[in-house]
Amino acid sequence: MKYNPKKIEPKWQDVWYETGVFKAKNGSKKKKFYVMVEFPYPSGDGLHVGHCRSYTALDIIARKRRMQGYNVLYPMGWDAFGLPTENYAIKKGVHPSVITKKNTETFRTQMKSLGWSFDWSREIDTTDPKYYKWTQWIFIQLFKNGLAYKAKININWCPSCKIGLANEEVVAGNCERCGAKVEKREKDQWMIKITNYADRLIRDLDSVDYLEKIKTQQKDWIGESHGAIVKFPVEGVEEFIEVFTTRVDTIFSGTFLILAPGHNFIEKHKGKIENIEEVLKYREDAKNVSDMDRTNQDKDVTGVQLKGILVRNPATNEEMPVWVADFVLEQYGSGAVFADAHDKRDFKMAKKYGIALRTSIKPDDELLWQKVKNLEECFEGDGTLYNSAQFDGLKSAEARPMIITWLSSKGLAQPKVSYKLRDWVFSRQHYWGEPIPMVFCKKCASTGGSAQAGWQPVGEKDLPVKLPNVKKYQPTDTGESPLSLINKWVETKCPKCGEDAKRETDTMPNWAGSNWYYLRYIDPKNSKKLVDESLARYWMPVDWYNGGMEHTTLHLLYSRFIFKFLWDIKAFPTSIGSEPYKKRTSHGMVLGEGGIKMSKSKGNVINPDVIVKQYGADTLRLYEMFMGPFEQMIPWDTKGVVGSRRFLEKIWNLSQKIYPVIRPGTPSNDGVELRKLLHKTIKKVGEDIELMKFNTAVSSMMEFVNAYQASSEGLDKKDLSDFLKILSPFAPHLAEELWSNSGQKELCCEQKWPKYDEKLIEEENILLIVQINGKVRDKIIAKSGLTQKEAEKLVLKSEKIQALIGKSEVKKIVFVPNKLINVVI
RNA sequence: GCCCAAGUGGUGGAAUGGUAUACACGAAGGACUUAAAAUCCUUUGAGCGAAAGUUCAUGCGGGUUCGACUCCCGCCUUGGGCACCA
Repeated sequence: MKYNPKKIEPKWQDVWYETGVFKAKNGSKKKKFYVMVEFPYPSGDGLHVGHCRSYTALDIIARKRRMQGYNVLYPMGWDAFGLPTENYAIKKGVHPSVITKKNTETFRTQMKSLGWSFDWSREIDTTDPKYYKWTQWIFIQLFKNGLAYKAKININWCPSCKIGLANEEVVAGNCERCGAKVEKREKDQWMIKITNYADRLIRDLDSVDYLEKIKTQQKDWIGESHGAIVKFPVEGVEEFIEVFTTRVDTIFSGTFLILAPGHNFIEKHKGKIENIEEVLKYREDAKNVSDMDRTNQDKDVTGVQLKGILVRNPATNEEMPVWVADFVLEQYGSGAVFADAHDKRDFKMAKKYGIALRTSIKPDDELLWQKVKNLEECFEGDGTLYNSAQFDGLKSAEARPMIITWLSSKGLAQPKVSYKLRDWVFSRQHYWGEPIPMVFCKKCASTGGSAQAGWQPVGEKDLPVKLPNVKKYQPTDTGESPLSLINKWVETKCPKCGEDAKRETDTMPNWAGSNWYYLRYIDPKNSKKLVDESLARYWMPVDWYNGGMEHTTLHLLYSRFIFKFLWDIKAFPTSIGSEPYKKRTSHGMVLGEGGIKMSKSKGNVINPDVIVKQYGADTLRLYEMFMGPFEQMIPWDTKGVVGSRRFLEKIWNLSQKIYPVIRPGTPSNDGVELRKLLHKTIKKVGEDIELMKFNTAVSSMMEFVNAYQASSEGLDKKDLSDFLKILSPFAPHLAEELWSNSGQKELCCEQKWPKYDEKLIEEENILLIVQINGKVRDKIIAKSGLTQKEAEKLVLKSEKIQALIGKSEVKKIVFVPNKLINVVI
């Protein structure tokens, strides 16, 4: 019989999914293991070969853990709210939920055809009202705890998509989705105070097992810096301008002050600024320049002086002029900086506009200092203070805390930690998202007094606030959500006072649903609670979470934040800790042939269905594991796929070559060697899976099969079944078929992971490498464990080596046990 | 500009201080076949050599070491991230 994956693969998939072997069991006495992959956005394009890579990798881990006796939860679901579906709906006039249903069906069928061991009974869908009820519930908790607030702010506005974008969604000043140039626009937006958690989001990284580069990226994104707020008194007014600085050691060289164009000092003191028209014009121009362009180093520095305004340097008590410049950002620090010769932008600006400059830091390099002193070059590093009164002679690092203490004793400074991270814009003016469950009541607003007054959360018993049906899905021209056009839905009663009120018509961003989905898999059908306490206690945290590097600063950070918030409000037992993921790894992208990104426009997209149809799911799984290191980007190579298929066929054909009984008597040398190799392979495959070195795990199995093929003997039944067990996470269908063919009644995927025999792995003989001056000159077979003396004897006896040494003097002999001997002459 | 990865045959890659090029693809030759496909066998980093051998080669230049793809210093290139964060 020929290997025919088309026949055997669907057969075993039916067996697995019908018998429910992959179902995670609640209330089990076994140790749990929760493995998770990022759930996909079910796009109309179907499954990508990139999904296949990471889903197979974690499937291998899930399958291995089951075989190791764990109660494994490996779930799957759909992150189905989002713009592509909405855009398709706009174009074709089909309801997004219809498209979503169709797409998820395609995805599910494709996924089942790959034999991934997901527990399909726990499937979730973020667009299901039963699911988003709880996404809305979380929003209400954020609101009640003061972490959700409405604010009129300058937001990033995409004129093409007609939505506000989070800072994180703006790529190089353009909209992440459509590429249009992002503008600034003032809008009332729901904001989430993720910044309250900045410190914990950094600190708690120490307690989790994430790849180092993931930790680094998150830390950089949050961008913690330690410094001080320094107060600059304004002449003629009882007021200060506050400046955040990390370089308080340079305070004595501060000769002018720069404000961000949007700094509220300007608005407040309009009357005092002599050239206010010019300043306001500058502010208007700055509004439509992206932060990235504003802070671009190659760009020419621009600025305008606030004529009529002077401040005093709190250290030197000298007068300083005040300027505005767009490279100073409103949102960072206090939106103001003091300027001196120790910052390149300040330096450039002072030279351009003829503002006085002074230096106060001496670099160690004498030559450089000459230039710095003469204001020919800007020095930004740490050095030794001069021109700094009582602090002269101190190093920058020791001076900083002393200067802060000195200034704060005068009430002019205080230490401060600042973050790059900004609050999260949570409103979207779109249809296909979770409605924000808030109601605005005029009556409550008039009596409330506070800025948030009038906003009332929908009562929890009235959740979910379901998306109403609309005829048109596109956002309105005014930028409001299409929901705003449905008067019947918008008009409601205030949950607090019962008067006429209006619903919030904005929806949530697509990360809202993925913030907490790991909790829902645990208890997907609970209509009373977010998650059952005892189930959460058993299953959380996620033991191993894999996803793309591109989600490190978005989804991964947001979901850690939301979990910490839920922990704080005790939405689940706090004993499970405040980090949702114990371990986080990431996969490399699968590129198109030739190393370019796969895309429809380039026509280089590989459809996994085609590969499954032509070669089989096991071949696709195996190939994607074999193609290269898991965390590395890798180009697809269709020609390479046949290698994996050939390997599986070899196994199929060789499985006929079994000894029906345990080898009688002493097996031949050949047989012993083969068994030794098998045990080495068991060891290697097991270890490589843990390290995600799937490529070398596959190649070691290939080596074993090659040796098996070359051997004159067969394997006995025990050895064959051990091999099938280690193969089964990679090629589960083939393993299952051969397992059953060999007369086994149970399923291969339910077997115990095999143990290797230490004794069989120990070598009796080793290959001793003989070097002279570090160059390989000979290889001798020797007894394992031989001593240096024995080795020396052996080597010096060798004619070949003797000839090479000749009359030279042996200076030294380096010996590495069981490996190498190096004669230095 | 800053930060982080990576650079090895024709190609994907292996080796993390000790035999550089495992495994796989591709290519060439052969066996089987009327023929082709499939399969199997052999060869396959480059140079010199009839062979035994031997020299060179892991982006480039130095260094440490008995010994370096691996560690250190300086550069180049590619990919990713960030945007002068005061």
